[in-house]
Amino acid sequence: MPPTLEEVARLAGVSRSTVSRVVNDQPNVRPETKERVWKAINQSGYQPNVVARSLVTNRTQIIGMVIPEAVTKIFTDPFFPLILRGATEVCNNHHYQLLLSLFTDPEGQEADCQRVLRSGYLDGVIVASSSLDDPLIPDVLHCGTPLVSIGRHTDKQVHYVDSDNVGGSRMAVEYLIRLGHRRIATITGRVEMNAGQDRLEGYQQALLAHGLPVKDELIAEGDFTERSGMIAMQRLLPASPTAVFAANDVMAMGALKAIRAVGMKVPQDIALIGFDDIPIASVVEPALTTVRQPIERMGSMAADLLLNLLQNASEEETLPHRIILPTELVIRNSCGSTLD
Amino acid sequence: MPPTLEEVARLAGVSRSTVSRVVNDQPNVRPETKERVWKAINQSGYQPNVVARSLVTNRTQIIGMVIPEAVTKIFTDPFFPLILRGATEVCNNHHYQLLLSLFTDPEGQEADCQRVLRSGYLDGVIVASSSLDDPLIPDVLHCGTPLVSIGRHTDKQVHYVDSDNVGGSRMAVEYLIRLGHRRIATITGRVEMNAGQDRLEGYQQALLAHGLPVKDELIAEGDFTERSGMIAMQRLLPASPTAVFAANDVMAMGALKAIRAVGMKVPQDIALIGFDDIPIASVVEPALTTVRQPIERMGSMAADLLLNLLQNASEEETLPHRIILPTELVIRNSCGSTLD
DNA sequence: ACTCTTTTTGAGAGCGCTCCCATAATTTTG
DNA sequence: CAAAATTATGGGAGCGCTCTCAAAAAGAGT
Repeated sequence: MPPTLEEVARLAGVSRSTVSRVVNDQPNVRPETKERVWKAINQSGYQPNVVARSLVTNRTQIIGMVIPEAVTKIFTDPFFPLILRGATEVCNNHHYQLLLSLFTDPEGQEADCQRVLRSGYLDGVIVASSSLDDPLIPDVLHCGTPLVSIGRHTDKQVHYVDSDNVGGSRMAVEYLIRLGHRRIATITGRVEMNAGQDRLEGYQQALLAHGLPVKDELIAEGDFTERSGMIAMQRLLPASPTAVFAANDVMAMGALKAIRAVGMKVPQDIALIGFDDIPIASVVEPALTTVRQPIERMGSMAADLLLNLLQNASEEETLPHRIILPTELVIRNSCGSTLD
Repeated sequence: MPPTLEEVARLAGVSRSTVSRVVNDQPNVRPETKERVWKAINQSGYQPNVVARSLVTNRTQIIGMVIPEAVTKIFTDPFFPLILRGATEVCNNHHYQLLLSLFTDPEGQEADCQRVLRSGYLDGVIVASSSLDDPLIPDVLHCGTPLVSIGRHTDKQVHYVDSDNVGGSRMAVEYLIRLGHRRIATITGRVEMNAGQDRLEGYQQALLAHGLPVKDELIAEGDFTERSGMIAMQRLLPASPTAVFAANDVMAMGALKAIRAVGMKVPQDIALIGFDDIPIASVVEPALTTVRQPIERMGSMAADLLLNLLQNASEEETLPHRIILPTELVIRNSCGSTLD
């Protein structure tokens, strides 16, 4: 049984209240008293019971990271661990804890999420939102729990952090155009997911801006998995594109397989460009040209933003914060010679 | 302000205690009373405040997942997300929550860990232990918090789940021997980590069992990162091995790079085998022969074991459970022709 | 009907903490 | 040096719940 405030108080010959003041670093404690109390604290190995504290303060110092089922699926790419790493870093620095709510099953995910939210354990929530109309988000809002979404969201009141998916894709496709390609295909992500949608949008913008037609036969939908990339590429091949923009690196890998399967070569026969810059992108042969997004920073900024929100919860009606982080083109070998 | 027990009680015209009994599904409540109470609960949208409950029951229904700094480093491989997925699955099913303690910084990780442990928020802890002498483990034990380690540990009282690293490596190297290789090199993981140590052990056992010498020039130490794999391979090349066993797939990728850099080919000039069977292993060219370990199951078994421990905490002195999960050889193309 | 048992219900204490307010100690001031 | 202002300390209430125990209600047995 760990020591309580009361016990420390007895040990130091003061009252519970005084010990509490010392522990919470409040003013109006005589230096010598403070010292005596600290000695008692160290001697007894006292550690505040955060549960009891939470009951009265109504703050747990825990924030939730909600990962919907759809995201869990694309789990094996490093997106998710990097988000977590960014977020935990910030939490550690602020003495907050991160509670992970991973859903692997679309059934019951809303109920489970509600349970966690309303249980009172969470001061706030980060949702690694996937789809624009993710039902989890209105749920969270409805509970009144402060919320930050990773990935933009249509709801006007949602604070979010996202990377510049449209700009990044546009940059990628414009690069292909500058290399002289005219028949540029794309493998999209799931279009219900905002990243899927936005990356398609960027592709279209780039073509339009350069007077190129947007043709259906050059657009194939994937779902961010490698297998879907391969299948999409197979559908694309009859349209004989000279370049392909895949909405993520994992699908680009799949596309590569499909291209090779018909005896064609990257970049000689088809140029290939991905999105994300996952670690394998640089290892694979040919090394993949891709668009890098600052995933870890998205995690840390989301946590930062949420913690800020919690701090100033009562201050005033703060406007929703929308943070869009820039992306960066990483040129390797999968598109052939660089421009020079 | 969410409704409290008392409010529901008033609404249902019964006492707090009765509502509590209904909520916790305790016996000795008249069916009609129960019904009336449920109606009040639903009407008011009552949800128990778990913090208050925890204060009295001394149980939070939260378990911690502690990931030491050393593991965070090798973060981009899917080991970690899969462990988490396995553990959360079990937690979800048992209405437990998972608190993630990720450490990115060796400084202060012990202090932080202590803080979390002793704060009273955790019913138990899973440590994704890396090194055999991980200081975090004795710390946790010392706090009296129920503990399960992922990765074996020397301390006699530690419950753990691990995969059969020795057996798996041995299987890999024996496979190379059967293919006719005699100069088999290895790229080890960090030898302070038990996986690093055990995989080296398996390598040595296989050689010895087949009367082959264990030569220092054929052993290069890596740290599980791709870069270290590349560097280790460069050191190994002068010893002209005909086959290389890398202690994980990521380092095998690095080794592949180094081999190609000097104009040699896998598997023609050098056979290459990895460990883990991460998703890229099957995508890369040539597809990597490797040893598969059931990572997700390690996570779920660890959670299962811990939850069991919590259930039977007071029952009796249970012996430490040691669970070793089997590994499996996945033969692809990086070792050349298969035996037939 | 009355007693004895069993089931159902309610009241009170208390988990360990913070916060408010009253009192005690100290310092400042006229 | 007494009175006022300030600072330091202690005691009580209460956060929302569970749990024990006693009282009330219902059922059983004669």
